[in-house]
Amino acid sequence: MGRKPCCEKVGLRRGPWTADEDHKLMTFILNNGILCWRLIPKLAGLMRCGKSCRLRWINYLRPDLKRGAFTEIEEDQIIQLHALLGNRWSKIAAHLPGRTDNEIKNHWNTRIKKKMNLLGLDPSTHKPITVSPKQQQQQQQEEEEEEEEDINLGLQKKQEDLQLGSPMDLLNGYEMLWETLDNGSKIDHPKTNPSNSFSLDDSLNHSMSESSFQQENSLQCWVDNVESVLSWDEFLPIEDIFSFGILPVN
DNA sequence: AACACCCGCAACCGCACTATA
DNA sequence: GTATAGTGCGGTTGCGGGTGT
Repeated sequence: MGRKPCCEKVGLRRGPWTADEDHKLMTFILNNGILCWRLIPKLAGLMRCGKSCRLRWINYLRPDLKRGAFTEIEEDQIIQLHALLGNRWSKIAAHLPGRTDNEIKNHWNTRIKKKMNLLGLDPSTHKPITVSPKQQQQQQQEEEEEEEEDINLGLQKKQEDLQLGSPMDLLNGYEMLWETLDNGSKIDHPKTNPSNSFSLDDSLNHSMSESSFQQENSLQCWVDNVESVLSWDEFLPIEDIFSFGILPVN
């Protein structure tokens, strides 16, 4: 019948990765490339399942990962891409070099959703939140209660902390994006013509190319971050690594 | 100083799709 | 053609650090 099971779950480690485990996995992949995730933990001497190793490599150990906070440009891109692609985080990540789907997903759920709510935009539809008269009345009542508790001061502070543009800026941004895409005459708004087939990737690549990323620094950042923890003596020179031919992760 | 609460992120879980025997 | 393993993806969870009381 089919293939062997991916891993025996019994006796395998779970939870946070230790520096030693990171070292083993990184050393193995840099020396041998990505072969078969099921085999990697065994060959690398790790008590982890292949799935866990894959996730750790993709989300944390990959040399081309960009570290640090998301820039406002990146946030805008995520919002725009989310408007087009929805919750397809891996597709969104494909247009943000050095960022992982998990990272983007987390950032969306923890920051951008709130930011959009504060701007009066529905994060799922990307449209201004509309309320019925009844809801409006209820909302007004709630707001009055909030005022009594002096919550508005807190909200104001949050908004300042986030250094937000005005809601109109964001809406204008959407309009500009659609104009750009429409000019390419390859794409229709998915909401208005969801069944239409179009070259989404081409259009996105075009619109994203204007805000190119400074990838040249990402590898050095990664080296700087890891250097303090790991010994580089056990790693091969970069030329050797690439001659081994690391297979593309995705 | 101690405790409670909140938030962000890393990791896990489960499902869907693809590959293979 | 079918059953099952492998892989990828999105949703969810839980831990740890930060902040407020």
